[in-house]
Amino acid sequence: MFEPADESEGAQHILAGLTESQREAVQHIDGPLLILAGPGSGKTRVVSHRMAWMLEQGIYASHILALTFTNKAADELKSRVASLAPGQRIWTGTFHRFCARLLREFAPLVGLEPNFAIYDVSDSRRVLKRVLEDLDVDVARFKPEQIAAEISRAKNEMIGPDDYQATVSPVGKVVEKIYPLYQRQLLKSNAVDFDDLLLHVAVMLREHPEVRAQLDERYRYVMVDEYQDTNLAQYVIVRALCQDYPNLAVTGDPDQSIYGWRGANVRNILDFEHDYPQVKVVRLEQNYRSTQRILSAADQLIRHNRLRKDKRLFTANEPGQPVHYTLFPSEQEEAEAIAQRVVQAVRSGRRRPRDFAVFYRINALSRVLESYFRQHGVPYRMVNSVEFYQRKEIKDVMAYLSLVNNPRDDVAFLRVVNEPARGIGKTTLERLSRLATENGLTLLEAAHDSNILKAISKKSAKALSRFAVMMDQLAEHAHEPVATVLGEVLIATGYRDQYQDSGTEEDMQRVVNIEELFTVARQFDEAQGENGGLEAFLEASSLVNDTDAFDEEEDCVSLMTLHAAKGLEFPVVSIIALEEGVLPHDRCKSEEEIEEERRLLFVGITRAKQELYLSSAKYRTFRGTTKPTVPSWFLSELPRAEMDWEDLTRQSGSSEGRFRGPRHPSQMERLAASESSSRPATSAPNVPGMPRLMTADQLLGLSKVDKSDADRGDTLDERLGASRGTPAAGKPVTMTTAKVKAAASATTGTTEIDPDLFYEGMVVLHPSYGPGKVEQLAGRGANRRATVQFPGHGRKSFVIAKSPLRPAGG
DNA sequence: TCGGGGCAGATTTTT
DNA sequence: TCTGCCCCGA
Repeated sequence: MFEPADESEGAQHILAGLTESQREAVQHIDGPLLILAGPGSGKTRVVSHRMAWMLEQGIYASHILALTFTNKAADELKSRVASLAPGQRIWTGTFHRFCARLLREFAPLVGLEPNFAIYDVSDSRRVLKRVLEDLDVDVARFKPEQIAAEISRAKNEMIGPDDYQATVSPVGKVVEKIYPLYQRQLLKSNAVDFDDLLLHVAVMLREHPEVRAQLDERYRYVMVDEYQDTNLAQYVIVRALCQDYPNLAVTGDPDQSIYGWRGANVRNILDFEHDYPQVKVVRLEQNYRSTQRILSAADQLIRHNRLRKDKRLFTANEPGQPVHYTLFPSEQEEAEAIAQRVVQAVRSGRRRPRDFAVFYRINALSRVLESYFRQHGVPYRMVNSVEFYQRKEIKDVMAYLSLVNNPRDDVAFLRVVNEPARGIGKTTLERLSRLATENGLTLLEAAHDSNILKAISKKSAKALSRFAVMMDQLAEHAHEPVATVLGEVLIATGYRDQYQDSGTEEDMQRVVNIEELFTVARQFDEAQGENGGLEAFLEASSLVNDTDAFDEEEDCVSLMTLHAAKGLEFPVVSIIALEEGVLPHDRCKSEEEIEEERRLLFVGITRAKQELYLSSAKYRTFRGTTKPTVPSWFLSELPRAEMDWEDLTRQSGSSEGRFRGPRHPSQMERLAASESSSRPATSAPNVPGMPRLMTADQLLGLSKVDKSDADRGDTLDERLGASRGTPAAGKPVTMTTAKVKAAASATTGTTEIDPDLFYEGMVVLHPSYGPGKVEQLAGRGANRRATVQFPGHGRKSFVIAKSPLRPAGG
């Protein structure tokens, strides 16, 4: 007779191959659980096995909710659980998707209709601009971006439009006025922005206890991945869902928190134990991904952060080859070297293109790589480059679909009303918009209203009316399959024809893209069946990005930003442009922001399994001009003794030419000198984003005096002495302001620099402590004091005038 | 009203 | 370098 598989047998297969601490995490089901998971520690494995374990214990799949930060993570979790526990379906998805789903269910509670539109960033920006125009706000003085950022911040912190209190800043004043109007406009359009998805749900849970209780009961077991990336709204939502059933498991790593700029609060994870006193904490610290040397570099780097939970990273993997750092003369050499590395490894059969990845801080840096990859015939793919859904033709067609689904969508209306051209111009739309507002109508309603049309020139009125009628007819198809609606839209509007007939290459590409959208729609119809439909399609496409389409099977080198790299791993990783102003990025001012940049590099480093190549270029072309750069400060925080450091900017032939006596400045350096001296002086020395002054030499020799240096009889002090005495040996890579330059060149060894020229964040040299960073300044002139942080020596204070401190690079 | 051309301005990361 | 915006002529 057939025996049902007994529990231990099922349990066996789920627990098999897990370590002690992994099992601990998997088997803890009731009550709060915090899994602190270092990079490459098998977190996804633990999480998916835990889900399977729960199902094995007889917990209903419908009682489990798994929230992730990205669609990619959700999909991976889904498929892993599916293979461990076939046939069981746990609701897994992103916070935003989850909230969208809840909002569809409870829309009226927050003043929406269930068919609300989800605006992406550019849509919301349009709304904001309209509101700013209506109020005659000086857009030159208050940039929409800035105001949008402030509104977003408020929403993430659950400050509603009516709760917003102007801060002292002038922007605050504007936001106080704009925010409520912006929000009203969104509601009027039956639309939400990304932040609203979270905010509305959080508020709803707070204000409707019966709904909260109902959902708490529905989702008895909640899991949150990447908890370090949650913001206040997300925190509140999670708390609300875990009151009666406090079975909350969160996983995360404070060191991988890279979304602080979006309102993520590392505190949420750091304080988790405080928020949930009964919590069980499991630390997953063993790394199964990287070599010892790669992990060591990551570990040393991240130790420089203060806002973290101390943890030890270790691995049983082999030491591996040293981590490489190369200073290239320019970004061309950098790109060429990376392309060559791929070519050679692939040609020799050691690697395939898909083994390689290149990370950079900002998308703009990918261009050179692309061109060199093309030259060498290296197949590559860019994650997140030109986003399909951001293309004009796609946005236009999607806007038509939005308007069909939600006739109140004013943004969609404005986007398509004159696309293709129907003779409805700016003045007409301004008039229509004003009349609509006055009469409390949406734009489409206004276009239907004969009284309103009377106030508009006859020709335009007729065009508007015809447009409105056309939309009515299209609306009749709203509940048909997406591909059908799309077809009807294209026929009725003639949108595709306008491009089809022109024959230019650009327009042909647009037609192709529209066809592509057709394919996507058809696939969606087929895959979703009953759960499909226009609304679901619109929601799905507004909540995906192109990272999600990232196909790991394809045999290509992957190019992506450091942010996009999170959660991935590659055998060979290159991280380029480790330069001040790029990584850490210029915009970072506070120490917290610098720490986030450091985490970003940490994330990048820990993606590498076997080989890691770091690089910077001495000259980089950005925004059309070539400028000298300063290597990233973070490089000084890496364990240089274990690494391979290479300076390719020294004279041809020798690549190991550092610290070898005087030399003639190269042409590039002379160019640099002339460029920098022609730059205007900045009055305030403490300009945010000003690169710290440091020569490549100093940087390369910066880390603690290690054995290899000592063997060469080339101590830190000697080096500093050399650079002080002979200008040629310590030539500055860059000078930021003429003023500081003057200060530096006036020096002869003792401190005769005007103490007022020191600024916070400045890199200075001390004869015994070496390079350090000015952290604090006080007083003026002869009494001016500086507190300087020296890597390896700690913090020291000086009266500048009496100290031997000098600006680095002088 | 429309579209081209010229110019200024701006550039991080993403659900 | 590239985009987005404004202005102008048709």
